[in-house]
Amino acid sequence: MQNSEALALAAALLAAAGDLTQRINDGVVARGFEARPAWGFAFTRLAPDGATVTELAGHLGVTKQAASQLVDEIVRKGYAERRPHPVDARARLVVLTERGWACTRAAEEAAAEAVRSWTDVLGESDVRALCDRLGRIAPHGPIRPTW
Amino acid sequence: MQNSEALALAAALLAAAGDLTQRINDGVVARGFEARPAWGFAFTRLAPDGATVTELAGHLGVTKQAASQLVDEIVRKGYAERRPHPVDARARLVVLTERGWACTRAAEEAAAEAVRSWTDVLGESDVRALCDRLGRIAPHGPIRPTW
DNA sequence: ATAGATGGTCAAGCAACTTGACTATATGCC
DNA sequence: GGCATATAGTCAAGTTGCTTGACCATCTAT
Repeated sequence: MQNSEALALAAALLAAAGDLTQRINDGVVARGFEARPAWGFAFTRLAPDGATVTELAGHLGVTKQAASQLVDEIVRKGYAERRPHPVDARARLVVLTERGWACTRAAEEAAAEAVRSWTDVLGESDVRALCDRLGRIAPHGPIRPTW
Repeated sequence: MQNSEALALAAALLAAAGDLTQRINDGVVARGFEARPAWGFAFTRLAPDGATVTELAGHLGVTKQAASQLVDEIVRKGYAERRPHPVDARARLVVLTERGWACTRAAEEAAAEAVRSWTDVLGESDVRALCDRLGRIAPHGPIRPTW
């Protein structure tokens, strides 16, 4: 593969990622929620059993101050709440509210809708193959902002 | 495909895109250039024959003021220069300098290096397939920031 | 010739991050 | 138990990369 092709691949990947982000966000807004794309990653981390601000910061790859500000915002808007941590009095467990869960489901629906438009172009099996391969090359560390 | 799978696909796509961006940027820096990821998209647009600030703004999906600031920066750092536009005295044509071309080549090398690590995992043919499919679903409009 | 559109810049404002400083609680060691 | 150090979280201030608004110079159409 030539170098210029690799850069074209990178451009295509970023374009697809940006487009998908936009579509999911639009879909979430259309369902009556307000959300910034970064929230999706936060919600994903909070979803199972909640998380502390520091854990969230690690997951998002930002400082704990930035994570704390993000939590302030989603709490203020009713998507999550801070609870005392069961075993560590310093920490506070941030958990999704029912509204937070509803927003998460809306994001899943919006994502499914966007992916469906890919299925129309590529076919079901190719999308599955794409999914599988992306899963194998995607890193597992903290999320990094794409640009 | 279930909704939650679609969201996982989105996450994988964004993670891969973020990781690739980071690697390319690191590679460019390691080759002695300083560059922000957004520059890559700007350089791509400037490369063939130069572009005006307004064209660049359209390509990047930002205001012309933002594009102008970006041009200020890459000019100040020696990657491009502003020339009088050949047919429109209002406009100024922004073109890459030799250093700008060298940086572009460095980005291509870094991208190729990053993609090579994918080849190790997926194999050459799967990477080609990935490339092909991404090319078909990537939109052709202005680049959108991924988050 | 003139009215409106377009290319570009200057200035101010804003949002999302950062670094630095601090308090409260936990942990390890004697 | 008592103390040194590490960790969770917050407050405050600074930085950055964008935005909106205002403006001038030049082009284009009538």
